[in-house]
Amino acid sequence: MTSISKRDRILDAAEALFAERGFDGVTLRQIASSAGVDVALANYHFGKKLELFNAVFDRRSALLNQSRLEALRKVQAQEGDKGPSVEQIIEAFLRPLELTQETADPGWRHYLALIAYVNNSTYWGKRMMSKLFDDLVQEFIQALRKALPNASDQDLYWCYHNLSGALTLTLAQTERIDALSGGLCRSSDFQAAYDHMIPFVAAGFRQVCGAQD
Amino acid sequence: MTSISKRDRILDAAEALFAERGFDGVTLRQIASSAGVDVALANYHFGKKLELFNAVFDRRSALLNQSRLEALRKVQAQEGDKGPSVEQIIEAFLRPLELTQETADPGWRHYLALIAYVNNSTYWGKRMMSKLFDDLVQEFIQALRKALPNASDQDLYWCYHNLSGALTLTLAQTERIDALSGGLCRSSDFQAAYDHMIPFVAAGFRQVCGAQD
DNA sequence: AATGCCATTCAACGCTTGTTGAAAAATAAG
DNA sequence: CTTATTTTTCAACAAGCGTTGAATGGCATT
Repeated sequence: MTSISKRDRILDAAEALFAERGFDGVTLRQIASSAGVDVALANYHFGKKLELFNAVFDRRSALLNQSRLEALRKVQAQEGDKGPSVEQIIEAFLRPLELTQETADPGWRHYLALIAYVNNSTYWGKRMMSKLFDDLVQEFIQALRKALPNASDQDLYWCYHNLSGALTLTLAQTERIDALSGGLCRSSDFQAAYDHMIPFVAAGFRQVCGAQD
Repeated sequence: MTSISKRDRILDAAEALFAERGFDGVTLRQIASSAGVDVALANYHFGKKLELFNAVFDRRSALLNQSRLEALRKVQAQEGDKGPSVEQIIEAFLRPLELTQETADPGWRHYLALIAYVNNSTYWGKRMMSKLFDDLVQEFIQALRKALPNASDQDLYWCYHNLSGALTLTLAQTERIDALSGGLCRSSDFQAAYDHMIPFVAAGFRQVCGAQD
């Protein structure tokens, strides 16, 4: 049957609910109820509500950063001195996020939506995004700088901003594209999203950051 | 002195606070306090908290849609039968959002951040975005379809999704790019954002939706 | 001066919230 | 089996929530 600990069930429930309704849109009683435990148990394991939120956010971040960094290192090793292409770098940035949804566990899907929630919020973004993802992002930007030697740093950062925005809306899985396209496209189809996003973003980088080699 | 009505002060305060903390992150007492009025006055003018939220969201939507549609109609009239280019269409989609921040009134800036909040949330997006913005978006997509005659509808919608994501993160003004770039780029600089976003997105559309004419 | 009407405040309601300390149950150690 | 230790529940708290009805104020029209 269900062999996962109550502690983990709280994390799972909180993850799903925070992702859907945000920090303030969810009560500890809703989380406890969804996890099938008493409301006081969340406090026993995690302390205050904010600490539970942080625990949810931290749980999967190391694993995610690691798999993205590995993907980057792999193409870097492949391409040697000349370094990977823009497409390869963006592919390494995005594809690891896709793998996380091939499993039956919906946890990763909820977690990615939570990242979108945090990243799109000034209030939460400042508290959580930089601490956990800045190093990784700078690593990718450094790789892009090498692949686009004519780019100014300003252009590079604005282009990354566009990439980050497109990615964030994808992770949010708002189903807006499902409605707009009349069902032709589906928010849940990360593979289709990245299949389109990678050439789209790569062309954008090249256009703005002018690569003539 | 301050000649704006208390009713409008409530809308302004709610707009700023909802944009920063979301619907559930703000109390009516905070809104009333920020507006300098009694908490019961919000209820008198707008009814329930949710109706106040809707009132805030509706207030500027017609004006915004109108100015974007006018911008599209203008380039359409200019270009006649052959229709406007991808760049012109995207320009018409984005630039009206920039004008709204040239005024000293911070209201529009808060409103755009609120749109970003709603658009990035499944819960609120379904309730509010479609109703107010779908017609306009379909109009722009139709124009893009004409400018990119070889594009499949799927490709077109996914490209629009990327555009919408980049725009949404810009509207959110999270100041993440400020931190990442070490102050080189600023979230508040919509003009720089669109100067980079327009060629970026246009190149993406052309790459994915293959224009060979 | 009196009247009616809208705008605004006051005071309070019932309810839910996050949090806590003590009791109880389950598990591990001796 | 007994004793510690950890996990879980129970019961309750003070605080803050959205909302409401009645009272007050200001401002026209009569």
